[in-house]
Amino acid sequence: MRKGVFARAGRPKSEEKRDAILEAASELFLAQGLQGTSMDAVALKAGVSKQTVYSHFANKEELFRMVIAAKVESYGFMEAALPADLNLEQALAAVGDRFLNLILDDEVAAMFRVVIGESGSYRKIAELFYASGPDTAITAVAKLLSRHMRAGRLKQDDPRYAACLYLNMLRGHYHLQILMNIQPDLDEASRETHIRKVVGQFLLLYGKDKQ
Amino acid sequence: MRKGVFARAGRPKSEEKRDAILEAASELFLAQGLQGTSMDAVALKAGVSKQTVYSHFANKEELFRMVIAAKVESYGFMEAALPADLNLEQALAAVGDRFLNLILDDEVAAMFRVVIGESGSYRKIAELFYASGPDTAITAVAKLLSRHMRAGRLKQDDPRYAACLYLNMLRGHYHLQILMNIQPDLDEASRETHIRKVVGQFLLLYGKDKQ
DNA sequence: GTCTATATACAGATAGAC
DNA sequence: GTCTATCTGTATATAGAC
Repeated sequence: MRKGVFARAGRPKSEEKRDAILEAASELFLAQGLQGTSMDAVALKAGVSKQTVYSHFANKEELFRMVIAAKVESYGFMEAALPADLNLEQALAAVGDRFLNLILDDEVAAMFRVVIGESGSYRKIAELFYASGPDTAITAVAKLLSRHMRAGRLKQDDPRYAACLYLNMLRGHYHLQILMNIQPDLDEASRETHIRKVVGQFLLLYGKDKQ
Repeated sequence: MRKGVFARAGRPKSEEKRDAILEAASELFLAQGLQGTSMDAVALKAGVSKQTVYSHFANKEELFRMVIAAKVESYGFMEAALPADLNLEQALAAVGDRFLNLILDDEVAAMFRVVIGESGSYRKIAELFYASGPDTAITAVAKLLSRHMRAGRLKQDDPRYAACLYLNMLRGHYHLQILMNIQPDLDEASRETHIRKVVGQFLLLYGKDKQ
């Protein structure tokens, strides 16, 4: 009320330190998990005292929640529009490329690992992650497919079902591998082959002008 | 050397207590994770003293490893032979049914969660799990497909690639949901519909006598 | 608002009696 | 072989000085 435009939820504390704490916590949580990371370690890495951490975040769980929320927001990959001049096949390939880039990224994989690992104890956080992450990807692809269905280039079907199918075909066993911290056996060359093949198979199932 | 046939790896301790410890540890690890479970809790639940736990297992990590190894062995689902009188389509449906039963089982899902969650720190255990679990499933399905390829009922292709494809189509987003402790939106009816649909789609991609 | 110092609890692992 | 009792480290969270 008094501090005006710069007041933020009644917390006029150092924004810099807050960011440093979030940054440090991100790295540690992603690398060592929630329970494997101590608040001491966060404070040390952030270059502040532990009490400062607690003055910005009520407890470890809230800090964890904030880290997850901030990270998942930064992964809004499917929100970036595709180039307008792509045909269906090219659009599918572009989506596939983005999708694989995302789920095979080391940091994103670490994120999945932590969220899955803690989902037994922190169901709400997992729900938030699923809704903001995987589910929005499905929605985005479904929207793309839906447009092409209406244009008559794809068979009519539940767009979300088709989107899930397409993304799962792309995922292959590579996603499970990286979730388990196993280097996926997918080099650059076979990656492109894989995408091309999946696009072809998907069009075989849903395409209309392919025979 | 002296104790004769009943001597087991030089450990003539109470087999009952050992089993009780493994059983208790299984439940606790699966429910609360490795780091979320204390050796005190294991001892308490097993009805023995903590020292007894340590006399059977060198440390927490070894206990964890034993639990994982014992559990994953008990999930050898694809080893059970299919009825011999099934045609290709029926065999695929049967495999699909088993596979979904397995990966959507609560205990198996908890297992995946723990292994994935700890895979950052215990890479070896995750590798063991992947090799004994998911990978054997792929191998089993690949063998089935390979047989039908040789018999000319399926198009020739890398059997493992095709097996992965089939299993991933089955998995849908349901597996990720249950990994994140989200109740999969898949009731009994839509489950069967899903399997039928996937079988149909797979045969459309790989079948030879379909049009 | 941020620090140092500390309260309190509990973890993994061990010692020693029986 | 199994127990009770304990050592030692470290965790979350807080108190109080500046």
